[in-house]
Amino acid sequence: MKAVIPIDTKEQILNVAEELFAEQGFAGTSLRQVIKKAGVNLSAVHYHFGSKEELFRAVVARTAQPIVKTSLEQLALVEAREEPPTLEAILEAFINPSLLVFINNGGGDRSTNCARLMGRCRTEPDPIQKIADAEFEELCEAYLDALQRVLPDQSRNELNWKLDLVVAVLIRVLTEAGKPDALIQGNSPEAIELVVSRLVNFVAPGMRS
Amino acid sequence: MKAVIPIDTKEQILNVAEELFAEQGFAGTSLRQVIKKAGVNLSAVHYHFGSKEELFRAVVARTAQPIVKTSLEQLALVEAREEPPTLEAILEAFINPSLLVFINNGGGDRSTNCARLMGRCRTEPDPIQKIADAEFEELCEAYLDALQRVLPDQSRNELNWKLDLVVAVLIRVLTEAGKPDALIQGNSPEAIELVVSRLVNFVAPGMRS
DNA sequence: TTTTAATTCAAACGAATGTTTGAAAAACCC
DNA sequence: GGGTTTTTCAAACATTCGTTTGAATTAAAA
Repeated sequence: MKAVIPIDTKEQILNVAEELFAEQGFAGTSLRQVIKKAGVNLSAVHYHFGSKEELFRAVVARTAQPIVKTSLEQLALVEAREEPPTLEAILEAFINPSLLVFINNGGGDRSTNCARLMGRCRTEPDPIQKIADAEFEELCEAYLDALQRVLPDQSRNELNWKLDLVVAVLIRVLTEAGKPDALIQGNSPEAIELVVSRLVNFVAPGMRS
Repeated sequence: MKAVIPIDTKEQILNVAEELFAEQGFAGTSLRQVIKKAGVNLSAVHYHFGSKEELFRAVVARTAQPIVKTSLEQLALVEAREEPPTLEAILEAFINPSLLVFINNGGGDRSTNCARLMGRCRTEPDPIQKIADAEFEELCEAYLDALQRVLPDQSRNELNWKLDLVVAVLIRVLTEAGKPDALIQGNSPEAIELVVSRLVNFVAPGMRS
């Protein structure tokens, strides 16, 4: 007898939707593509999520929330260790969780899909962009506060655009993972630790300038 | 008698398509939206461009080519002035043309649309992404060559991902122009010069690290 | 076991989509 | 002016889309 691990319908839809929204975007992905790949019925989407947009919202939330949670935890750790922490420590706490997602997904497609999804959200008009912004608002505020304590001579405004650029860099690095010439070439903890280090070294001097 | 400046159909389509592709993406923009806004007939798109994808290709090309041209010219100037040029000079030559597009468009919507379009191309699956990559290939090769002469201790691979991140940063800055907290707040030559300077200062140390 | 609630099913709806088609109009050339 | 080429027009096509609907099935509760 073949042991089948039942995955519930809702989870199946989310998994496939995440993949396709990352690959093709919101407008470029049809619900029929999603349900076909997930092997479920079209009406299940509306039953469980209500609409395509709500499905997207759910996918973004489940992508963002683990990253936000871990990033806030790591910031708290860093601040508990020394107050004020170094700029490098803060940046590392910011960058690490996304890279952890990468490791936890074995460097497979899901790893880059999270980044691709976030990258896409940042190019969409509202309401899509606002969906993603809302998920990360708390995280950004916390890190801006921390940065302001470390770099008190810089305005909030300046720290804001710089942090935004760090996000752009991070998303790009993750999206390009595994491609020829990319910074990320492997997914062992050692390789990722090196990536984090190099990224911090890339952006820290700019943050200080 | 009202003086009407005739703009030809093809140009009208390209103008509107650029705007809508930037705002909504390839998949999210329908030809009917484009022709409605351009005030032309639907078949004109197929007559002049052959297909939606070819229209997109034409829009990307006309966005990219002035930037590529100016960037190559500025690199040549910088290299004529001193050999090897400074890293800062190279980065400035890279960043300036995009900012010039901003000034030339009066900081209006078209200014951010070019950046948004490029940003979107970078999140699309092929063949869209390849369309844009092809346009910038010559430019990237030229700048990588120049960077390699200035930073000979870094591998081509490393310079490649770093330049790619500079592009990500540049696109993001232009896309966010005019928003609260954004780096770009005005479009006078002086304001833009300051932006270029600050951007160079943001990325140059990271390039060297 | 029966009733109620939750979930899935498949068909249908109205709208939208890119492409094609042949005709009409406009532009060009001799 | 007439013939040819280019451009525009509007209708049509086949397909796809997100959403809705009522029925059937499954699961949970009494």
